[in-house]
Amino acid sequence: MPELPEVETTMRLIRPQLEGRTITGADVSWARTLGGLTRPAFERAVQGARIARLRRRAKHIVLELERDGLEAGALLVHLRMTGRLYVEPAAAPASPYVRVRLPLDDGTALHFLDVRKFGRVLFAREPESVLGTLGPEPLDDAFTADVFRNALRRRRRMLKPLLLDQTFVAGLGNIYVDEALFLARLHPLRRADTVRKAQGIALHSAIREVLAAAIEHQGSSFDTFYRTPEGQPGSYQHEFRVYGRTGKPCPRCGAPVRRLVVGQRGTHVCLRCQRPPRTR
DNA sequence: AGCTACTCCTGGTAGC
DNA sequence: TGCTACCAGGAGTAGC
Repeated sequence: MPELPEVETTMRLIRPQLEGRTITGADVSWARTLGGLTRPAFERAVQGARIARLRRRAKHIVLELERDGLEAGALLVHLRMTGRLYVEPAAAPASPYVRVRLPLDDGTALHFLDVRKFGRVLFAREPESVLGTLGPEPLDDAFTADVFRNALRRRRRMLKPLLLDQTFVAGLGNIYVDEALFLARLHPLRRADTVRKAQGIALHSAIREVLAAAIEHQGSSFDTFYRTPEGQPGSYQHEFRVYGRTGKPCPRCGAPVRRLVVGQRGTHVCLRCQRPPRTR
């Protein structure tokens, strides 16, 4: 499932194809992708707009739009589970799973493809109205170990659902939370406010390490799902230590990796390396 | 505040 | 072979 590294990879690869292009229309085959805006309203919002800049915020790809050199809102693309975003020649036959297609002024078209229809392509006049509630970017310089430890100390939630909460820290999903908790030797059910200083520091660096390494590998691909926009799979799935490795040996101690369900999410742990908390 | 349950979706797979 | 039942899960929401 696309998380920060997959979204970052996608954004980097399509950015050169999109910056400076003008959107010439909008074909929408699944209206709910637009998140409430009607097809005509969406088309009016994007047609004729110039894509001035691409950036990533959390798991959103942000396309900043301009008209006559003035800000004109933004497209916020969220890939959720199975979304993909890529540019192809406009004449190329589109897959039936393409939910939104935006023809561009150079004969190409931006495609948003999404088998399960969870993904969104939102137009926002003011992008901060959507992005403003998100927590810190884990790879930013401002996200220091001290900042993170102070935030942990003020929360009583279990680490797994807390780290998945995009308002606490932005960009982590099920895979990288499991990997980061394993690296830091912390159990997913551990309460945030019981994490000791050294463990908080370890978790902070584990999060950054896992995300940075995954970006270097262009993300993770499996289940025929996520591909880079060029159709190439990422390779970080070969580096997984616990995620999806139920029953296989822990790379650190050899004990079998166990699968739990925490907050309705499949969760992978080594119970020897990640000591369960006393209380539930 | 923070928990659980439910919703949205569909391809893949297990079981028969 | 062909059917059914169930699973994966990010994020939003409701209810307690």
